[in-house]
Amino acid sequence: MNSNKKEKKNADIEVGSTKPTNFIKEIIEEDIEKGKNDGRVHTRFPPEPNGYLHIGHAKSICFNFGVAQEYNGLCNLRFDDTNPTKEETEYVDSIMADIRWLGYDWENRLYYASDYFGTLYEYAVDLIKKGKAYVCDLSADEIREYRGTLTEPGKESPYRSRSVEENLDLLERMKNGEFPNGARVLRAKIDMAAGNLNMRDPVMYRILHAGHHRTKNEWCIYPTYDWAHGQSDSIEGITHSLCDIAFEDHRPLYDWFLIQLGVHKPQQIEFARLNLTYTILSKRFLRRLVEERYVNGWDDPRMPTLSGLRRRGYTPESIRNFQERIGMAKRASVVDIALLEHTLREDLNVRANRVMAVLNPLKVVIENYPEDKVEELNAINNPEDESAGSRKIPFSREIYIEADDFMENPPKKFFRLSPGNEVRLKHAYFIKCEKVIKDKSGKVIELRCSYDPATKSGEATDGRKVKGTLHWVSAGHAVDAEVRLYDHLFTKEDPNEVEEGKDFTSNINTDSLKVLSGCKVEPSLASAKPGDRFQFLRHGYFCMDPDTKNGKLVFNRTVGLRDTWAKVKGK
RNA sequence: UGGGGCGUCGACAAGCGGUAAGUCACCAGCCUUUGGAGCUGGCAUUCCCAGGUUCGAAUCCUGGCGCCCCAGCCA
Repeated sequence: MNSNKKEKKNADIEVGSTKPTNFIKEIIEEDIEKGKNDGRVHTRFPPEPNGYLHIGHAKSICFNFGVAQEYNGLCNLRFDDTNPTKEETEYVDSIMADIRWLGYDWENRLYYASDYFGTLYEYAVDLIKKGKAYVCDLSADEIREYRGTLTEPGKESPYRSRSVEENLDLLERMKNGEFPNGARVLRAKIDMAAGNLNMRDPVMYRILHAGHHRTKNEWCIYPTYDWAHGQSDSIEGITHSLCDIAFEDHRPLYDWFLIQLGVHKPQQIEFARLNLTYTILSKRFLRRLVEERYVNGWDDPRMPTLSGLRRRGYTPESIRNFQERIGMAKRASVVDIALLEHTLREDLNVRANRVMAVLNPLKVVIENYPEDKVEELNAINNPEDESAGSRKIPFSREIYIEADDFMENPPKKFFRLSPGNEVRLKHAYFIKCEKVIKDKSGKVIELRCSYDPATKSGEATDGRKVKGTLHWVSAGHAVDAEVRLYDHLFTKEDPNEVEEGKDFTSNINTDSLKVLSGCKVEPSLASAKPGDRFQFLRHGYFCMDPDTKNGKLVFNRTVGLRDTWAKVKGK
């Protein structure tokens, strides 16, 4: 019936069709083949140091650095620091740390657009001399009016025909600080009737009497991004300028500048930015989450920032893998966050050591186990990785199990502990529930069980099988811990889908953080370090939080295990 | 009503004239000392729509339709 399809699949695998491909790599490969740029590939990641990097930026970072690696090229890190009123050194530092954490290295190629302020000024003088730029005295409001609208052409500025000499003089005096903020700007002289608004005499320089994080008070005119960006790429010899689709409309302008200047012209190629379900990725909105205290800072484990994901326990490998799998295209799309969580589990599954932690403890007394006896049982650290070895865990008469693992009146498919039922304790023995102890309100507070000494290490000598396996912790040896359970920050796939008059904050999930205290974890965890990742058996992956101090253990749930039981139960 | 871009499974995404890859999600089963992992199978007779070209079209042509972006001295 479908054998056709199957054969075809196998054939594809043999042929090696696995090489990931996308339209940008195709272009690059063609360029290499044609010998364009002498076959060089040189990209760059150009962040503005005005905020923290998030998973959307990671798409660009992974692609720019990744493509350079793949084609034996180079990738620069360049800070686009053209607006001193918004940029700070703090952000420069966090951005560099995040890129390194992701696993990329710009070696000695760290640049700043501000490195080029001098060259840019010379370029501007050149354009004025060529009659391609002029100083305009219109106010910001007037410039907007003169720009026209989407459907109507703009009008030319009355200052558009100033002489080259006057423009040169005025620009120099702008640079020398003779005019107040906003008094004049330098504009490109292109076409006020252009359908593309970016070509309607865009502003190149504005007067800003503001200190810059690097050039301090050297300048009081600053280039706009549009004027700085393309030339910065050109100066660095970038061959392929890969950027957000938002700049597609700007490409004709960048090309125009470069052609007028007669300098190296990188090829700009745009790709769609990343969107994720249940997530917001706009710097402005993320800032609001922090400033209005919906979260506890930029590195709150619920934030999609790289610092938040890191604290949550994400691995750089899982993020890189995710970026690889979502592909690279131009169409606007929203990736299911389940894919990100999948690449995370996939990575953590092979590298996280298994450990036992009881989040919601229920005491169990094993009545036929000797009072003072303690056994050191052997436990495999990671069934997916033999080299991870094993450890000893203490077992004794009194233990804690997960409250959810016991039901007095279980439904049909429940194969955990219930009165009269036998289950296996992971790495230990079979136990059977003999008696249920409740408090006056009827709540189960303790179980009395019996164990079968012949089932040590978890297997019965008589061959009888048991359906359930529970994790546990020895009551007398367990260590207390606080566990933080996270859920999506928003209740809607699209956080921006809101009623009239409301904004994304109305979709914030008020249960996105649950703090559990009094959790009981196995003693080996006492020596863990912040950042260490584990699989809490049957629960999920957890990461020790830096809030851990003075013996108070704090763990973040990075992501839960797939929970088939929850699905069965839900039906 | 100007300019730019995009439309292939629930979500991503290959495909580049030869008869719809893969991944996630989902469903079913096997296996299991994690109801984890793993394994097996299922999941687009159809590619926004309509015409046309062709022996043959998701791929080429024509005309529609839909969606996204642009009117910062932000980036």
